[in-house]
Amino acid sequence: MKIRPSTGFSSPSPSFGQGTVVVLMSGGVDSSVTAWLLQKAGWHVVGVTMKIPETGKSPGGCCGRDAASVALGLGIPHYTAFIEREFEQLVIEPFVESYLRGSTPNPCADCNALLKFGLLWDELEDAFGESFLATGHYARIEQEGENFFLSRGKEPSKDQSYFLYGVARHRLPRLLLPLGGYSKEEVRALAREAALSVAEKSESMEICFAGEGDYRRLLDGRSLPHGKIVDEDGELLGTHKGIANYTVGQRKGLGISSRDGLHVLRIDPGRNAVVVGPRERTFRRRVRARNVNILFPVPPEEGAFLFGKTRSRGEPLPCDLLRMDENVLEVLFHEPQFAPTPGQRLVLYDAGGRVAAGGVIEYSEEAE
RNA sequence: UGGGGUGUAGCCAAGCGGCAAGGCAGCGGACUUUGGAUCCGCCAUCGCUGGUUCGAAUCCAGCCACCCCAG
Repeated sequence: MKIRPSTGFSSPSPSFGQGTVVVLMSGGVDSSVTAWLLQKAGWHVVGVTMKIPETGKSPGGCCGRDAASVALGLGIPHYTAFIEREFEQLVIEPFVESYLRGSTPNPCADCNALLKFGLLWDELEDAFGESFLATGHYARIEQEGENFFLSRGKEPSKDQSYFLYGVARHRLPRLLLPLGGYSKEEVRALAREAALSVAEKSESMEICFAGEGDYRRLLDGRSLPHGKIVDEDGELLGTHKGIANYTVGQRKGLGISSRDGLHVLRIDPGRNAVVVGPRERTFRRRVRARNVNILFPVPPEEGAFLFGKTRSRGEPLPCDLLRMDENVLEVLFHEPQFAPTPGQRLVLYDAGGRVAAGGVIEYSEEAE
């Protein structure tokens, strides 16, 4: 990984020094407003944009250019972090592997945990010394005594804490998320107030590295053997186009007509089969996750009443903690959850919306 | 080639003389810093050919196709 001043910017400073915050700028509205807000608050702001691999039709360099021009407008230094290789290894490869294994990856969560707030932050500190890091995520950092917490953004529908659960706890004191207290509308208004060139830019969505087409293109070249689509009794219902094209809970694209519609209940990589059934059969109460990251200074005890999410959308819902340690996170939801999906994340919150811990879902069952 | 039955969109399926329900699948849009979900919208002139009728998917005739029973 190399971090260099972006074209048109002066040579690197030897160190950032006190009062410096590095803002990860994507070139979008949110991170641009983030930089502006922090600058207004008196921080010495340095912009950094990650250069990720260009796949397919992804708009080459457009975002880096936007970010640089915003930085120029704000009069702040701007650097480009060339992380193509790291991104490939830490995000794209696991992404592909996950699909091939029959699970559903969450590249954004990986990118945050492993790259932005992992490798990149390490690298920044190596190069420029300890500094604060900020992003335009809709989530908040709360301080209570000497403890820091990651918590939900003010606007529930925009909250992105789900994607951030993987940040190492020791990073929280130096992480700044200034947008967490604003609504999307307010941020948009701030962008106009600041006369940012990207103020009217539309929301980005979909996988950043997949480009125009859908993610399946990234699996091109891999052999995706077709196989059977069966119901829970093993009855053959149809043919699938390779396990990697499906995800638990999926309804569209099965091509099978039935009385009420079918959803993927589970994917069986061993038999190269996709098991489908009616919607009500997708619900699960007990969910177990691995690769746990605990954010609370003291993990809640077994039996603790928490709120969990098994997917990015939707509100955290009541559950009881069955187990939480570095290896396993397991909960029992009060109400059955729609299709908890292996590979997606289980993120737990306390009643105050603070992230207690999270992990990668590996298994779920109806109840018990 | 005797008897009986069926024939409505890719699939299932309402309708029984008055301008073709619904579901599934599919397509399109909305939502969304992952996937999926969800929501909204679109999607047939009724096997064919004649006839009866102001008017037929609905009645009649012939033909075709498929299914069942019997040979």
